[in-house]
Amino acid sequence: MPADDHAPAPAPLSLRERRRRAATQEILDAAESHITEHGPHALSLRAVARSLGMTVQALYHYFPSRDSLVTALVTKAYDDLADAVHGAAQDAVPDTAQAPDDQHPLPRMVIAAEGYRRWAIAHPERFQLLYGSPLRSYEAPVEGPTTQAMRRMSAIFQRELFEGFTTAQLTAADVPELSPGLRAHLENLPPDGLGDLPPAATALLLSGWGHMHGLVVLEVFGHTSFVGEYQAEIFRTAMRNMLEDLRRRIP
Amino acid sequence: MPADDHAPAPAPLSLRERRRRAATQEILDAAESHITEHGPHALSLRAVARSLGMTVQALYHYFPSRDSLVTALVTKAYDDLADAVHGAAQDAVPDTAQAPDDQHPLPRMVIAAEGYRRWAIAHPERFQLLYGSPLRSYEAPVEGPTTQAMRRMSAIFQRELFEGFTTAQLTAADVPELSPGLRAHLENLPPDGLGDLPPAATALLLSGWGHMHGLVVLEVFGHTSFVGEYQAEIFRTAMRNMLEDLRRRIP
DNA sequence: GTCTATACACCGATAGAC
DNA sequence: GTCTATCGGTGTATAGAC
Repeated sequence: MPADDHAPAPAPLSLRERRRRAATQEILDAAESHITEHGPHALSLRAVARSLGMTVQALYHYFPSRDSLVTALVTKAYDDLADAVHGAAQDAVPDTAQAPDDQHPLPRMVIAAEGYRRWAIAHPERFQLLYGSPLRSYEAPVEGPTTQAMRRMSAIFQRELFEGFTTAQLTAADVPELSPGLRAHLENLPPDGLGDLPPAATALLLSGWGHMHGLVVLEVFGHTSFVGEYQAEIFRTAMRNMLEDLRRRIP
Repeated sequence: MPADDHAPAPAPLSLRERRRRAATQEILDAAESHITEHGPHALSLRAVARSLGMTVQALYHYFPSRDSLVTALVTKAYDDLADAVHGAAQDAVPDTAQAPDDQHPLPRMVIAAEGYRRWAIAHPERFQLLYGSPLRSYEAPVEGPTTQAMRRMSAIFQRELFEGFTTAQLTAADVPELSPGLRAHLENLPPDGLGDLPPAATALLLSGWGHMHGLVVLEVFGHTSFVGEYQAEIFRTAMRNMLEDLRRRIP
């Protein structure tokens, strides 16, 4: 399920370096545990050090500041979330291979969305780290992991949402007239992300992403607790409808 | 635009009491300013006291704890947000009185949603206070202001979304079969809120709410900054489509 | 690379004088 | 009702010994 290793490590590492990596990993794990137990806003170098039986100063040897630790955690959380979504979509039966007697097959898009929701619910604090209030006095690096992860995620949903449609179809999507300025802006986005999508499709993708994210955010942050045990069903129904409505807008 | 005063104050207040109210109000204002300047997570009694030229202990005379202050602020923020949405919908031209030559009239529902978005953007920190990560070591009172405010907000959107439809129509809304359990659960919700809506309509309302909220949350928290200056247009388009799709599901 | 010690901030909350 | 003083805790970060 995990994507290709991000560190191919072609040259063998020295013993020193290996030790350093191991220690760094241990710190990251401890920090992650601390977040899942006390929330992202309670994260501090001291707390992590305590839980490792070290002193703070040792940590400064691996992370020059609190912010650098946070950035590493944010990056990993984005990756894990994307892996979860990717894995969910991957494991699903291809839409084209559904049993013909299956009256209500689950589109892969819905399954991917459920992967998103499931990860958020399984790791609410790390989800908070990504999409909750920004951490006090933490400034995310510009063009940093956030942007990159966003691109990866949008690539996944883009595939699931628009699979089977031609560019011509997407271009002709029935979206209320977008202003020329917006059309131009969307067309000039970096081509590795949303830039190679027709503006109408990008607008639909953003709308769908917001829809999915909004339902998950409301649930994870407890604003729809009155739905009780039926959150999953509400979510699935909404995502089904969303996909149906969206596809109806593509000729 | 503001709703009726919440404190009708039929009996005249004693001088003592008036002074106390004034001081309390001053503290609340200062706390609000502090939040808008430094974010909800930086809120502390000490900081508020400083900005008022008082010492902390004076504040304890008006608010027994930090949590009580936070609760007051949360309540007020919910009220202000609901006022903004209510006001936006109120000021709008009724849907039935649109000029017939207006090819693209803005439904009141969309205008209300834009009120939601506008408030969130104008007060991002207070919006964070409501919908961002929960404050460290703050536990919202059960059945407290959150629940009540939610009810008020849902009442507004409920009206705008389903205005003009009969209960029979709403009952027959084209939503994939909801499970009997979910239907029963939704029907048994407190009748002053969503309980008097047919289950299918409640499901649609939740979906629409999530949609609107998700787009706003992504924008306010900076996850869609690549859209640049066109956020408003994207939002309006999405909300238009959402309403259109939703209405299409009601016979 | 890890430690002790330290500087310098912050916080919520309480006791008791006035 | 407001003050000073204080307790006991949190945090980031640095200096210097080993």
